[in-house]
Amino acid sequence: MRDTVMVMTPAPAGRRRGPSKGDLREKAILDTARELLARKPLAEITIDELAAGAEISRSTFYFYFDSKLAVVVALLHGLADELGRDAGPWLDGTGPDAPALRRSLSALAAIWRDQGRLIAGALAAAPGCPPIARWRAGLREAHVDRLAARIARDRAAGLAPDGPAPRVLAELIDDLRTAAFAAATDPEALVDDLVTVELRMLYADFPETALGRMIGQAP
Amino acid sequence: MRDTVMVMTPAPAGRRRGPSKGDLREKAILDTARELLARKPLAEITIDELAAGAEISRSTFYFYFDSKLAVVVALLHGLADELGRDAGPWLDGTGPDAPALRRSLSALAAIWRDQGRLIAGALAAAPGCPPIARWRAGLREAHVDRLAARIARDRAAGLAPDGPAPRVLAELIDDLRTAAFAAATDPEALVDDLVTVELRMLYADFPETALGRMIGQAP
DNA sequence: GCGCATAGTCGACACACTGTCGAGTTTCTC
DNA sequence: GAGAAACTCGACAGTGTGTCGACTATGCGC
Repeated sequence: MRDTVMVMTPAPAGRRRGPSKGDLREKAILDTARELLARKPLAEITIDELAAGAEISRSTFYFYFDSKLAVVVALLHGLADELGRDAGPWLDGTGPDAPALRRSLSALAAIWRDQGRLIAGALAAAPGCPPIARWRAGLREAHVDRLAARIARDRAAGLAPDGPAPRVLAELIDDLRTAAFAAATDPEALVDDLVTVELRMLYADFPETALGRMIGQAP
Repeated sequence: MRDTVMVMTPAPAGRRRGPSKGDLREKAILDTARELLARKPLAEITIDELAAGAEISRSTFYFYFDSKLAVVVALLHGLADELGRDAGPWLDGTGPDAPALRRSLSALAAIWRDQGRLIAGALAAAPGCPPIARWRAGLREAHVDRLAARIARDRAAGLAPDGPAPRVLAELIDDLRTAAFAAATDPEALVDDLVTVELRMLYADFPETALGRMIGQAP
């Protein structure tokens, strides 16, 4: 695969050199992939199509990328930042701050709306494609870490009730988001309900005693 | 594909006829599939292996099944009943009946423990394989329908607070279960936490007023 | 201008897996 | 034991993948 790392071009002092023919081709492949992903799932996209879209032969495709999944990985790289953005205020905050959570989820929903196929395709390919699995794991861990820390903080401050270990609860919330957005036709329509549900999961005041009494009952 | 429907054999009055050679072969293929799925994901299993496991040639495989996915569908059929079993008392019950919910989730977790690869493979193949998609949709809908009805019932009886539309909430819970079990290494270790979380999602006593006050605050 | 390295391009090939066909063999049934 | 149905297989065609070696284009030092 062609080096994706942008090697510092010698920069001949004077004129700025435009992108090389190869850079253009690479971009064309990426654009084609994005465009195709908007229309059909990753599994149905073939290297032939990618090559055709970039107006090169199939074998030339391999000059730029190792495989179809390598293209996905490249596409994914640009997405990692986006996915984390706007989550800061919520994750670094304290207590049931619904507006912050809502903003965080809205941003996430917008990304799912625009790039759902890409993400879904990536998730489906993850088992069996280590780079994608790593990408997913890294993203998930980053979110879970911060959310778990937030939960621990809230509990220590008496703002949130006890319950599942912070990490486990954070994982459940992360899973819920992914599954819900992946299944939704209109991710953005889900935001408000997701806010409610996540707040319940985190802050539900479900008295131990009452719960204990209820558990005692037979159905 | 060989007729899977058990045609009533003419039953020659006298002796009971044992399974035909073909029945045995079919079972051998199914068994091989189950066995391979315990070791690696569906995508890595090839028809050659399935055929070899059943000690037939690859082309003979096609006498029994249309494709690898057809085998999965057959395997899935046996699973549908299991997946619904033990959920009755919870789904038909009323109020935060934790023990019933726990039993329902325990049974589900056991299935995921034993057949996780099969289910995960099926879910991954669902987009792009209508029969599997239908299977999944049917199962999901059955669960969502009953759970949504339960939610509506509880709300009408004043046992559960308002919140997302019953159907949406039910979908979120279904999504959460699937995602959580799919991601877990040990599904059964998750049961207790899932009970807590689902009860919170359904019955969280998160006072409107208190929530309202909190929403008012800036982070 | 020439020579040469590097970038870019492609057709042809080898391979893996899928699914079909027709011809063969076995097994039931009358 | 004849004929139908069940079963089996090798050979083939199709599709998608990835590699190779030869060929052309481009930039650069001289």
